[in-house]
Amino acid sequence: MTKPEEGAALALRRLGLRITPQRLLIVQVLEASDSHLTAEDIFSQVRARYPQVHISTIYRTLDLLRGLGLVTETDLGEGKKQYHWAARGRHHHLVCSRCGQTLELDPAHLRPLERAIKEHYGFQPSLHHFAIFGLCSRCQK
Amino acid sequence: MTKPEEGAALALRRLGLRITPQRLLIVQVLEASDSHLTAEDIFSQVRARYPQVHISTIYRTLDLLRGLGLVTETDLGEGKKQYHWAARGRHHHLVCSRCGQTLELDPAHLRPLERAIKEHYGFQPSLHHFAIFGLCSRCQK
DNA sequence: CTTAGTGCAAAAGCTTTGCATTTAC
DNA sequence: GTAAATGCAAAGCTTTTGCACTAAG
Repeated sequence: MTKPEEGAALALRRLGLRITPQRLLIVQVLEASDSHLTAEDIFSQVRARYPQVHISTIYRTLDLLRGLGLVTETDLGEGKKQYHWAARGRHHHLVCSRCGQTLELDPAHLRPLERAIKEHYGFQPSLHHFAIFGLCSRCQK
Repeated sequence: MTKPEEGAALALRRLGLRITPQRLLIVQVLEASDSHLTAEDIFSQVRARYPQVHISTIYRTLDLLRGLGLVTETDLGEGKKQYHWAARGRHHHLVCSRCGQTLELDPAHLRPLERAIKEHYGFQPSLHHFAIFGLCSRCQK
């Protein structure tokens, strides 16, 4: 029923932010993707529809959205940060270091770890979004 | 009994690498620290004893040692990579997102997760070294 | 109108690379 | 002596910032 534009616009308006075409497009790109995007990824997708956009706007908007909790930022160490629409909730990746394939890890498997950390260290882990590296079944052979 | 110099020299020689004072010092710094070091950290410690060393040598040596599995590289997303002497084995951190304090996590707590991943996805995770963010007990209040 | 948001250019990190020189072997 | 390793300088990347202009409200 709700077009993507409307969802994004509402999300912004609800927070008292100005709705600019750049922001709408950035949010749309994030909402439309279920994988991680770099600033560069988002930039090129937005630019396809709005050529005069500048990469600094992407960074500033991502920073804003992250501050609002709408976007999560991850740095897996390849020199670029990755961004991801937070409303999609918890999700975790198994990333094969050899072929790059990624699998989704069922969050249920993290619960014992979460409980152990809470019990033993009084630490409240935030296991919302991360990646575990290793070898996928194919690459183990 | 064995001086640090000797351990480091042996490690290098065993692998057929040239033993330069720079490499010795870098290895010593890594061996001597039980926490993570940035290239800059290592650079300043090495330079204290060998002033003409250049930061590019630090990077090249770290790259070499990482390729040999002697050093692990982590990027926790603060814009700098962290290095760590691998012989020290598995270790994991609980990092408080608020105060920055870090705790060591006992690797035993990861075993159930490791097994679950192996069983359910045929994926061989490499849980040697990573960080979990969250709130320490003090910052939860 | 007002001021938040943008584009642009320039700078600021950290890290890598090309090349001549040095040095371990 | 010879190839590997270093120092230096310069470039490469991603990300950030200052500022004048534009546009959302």
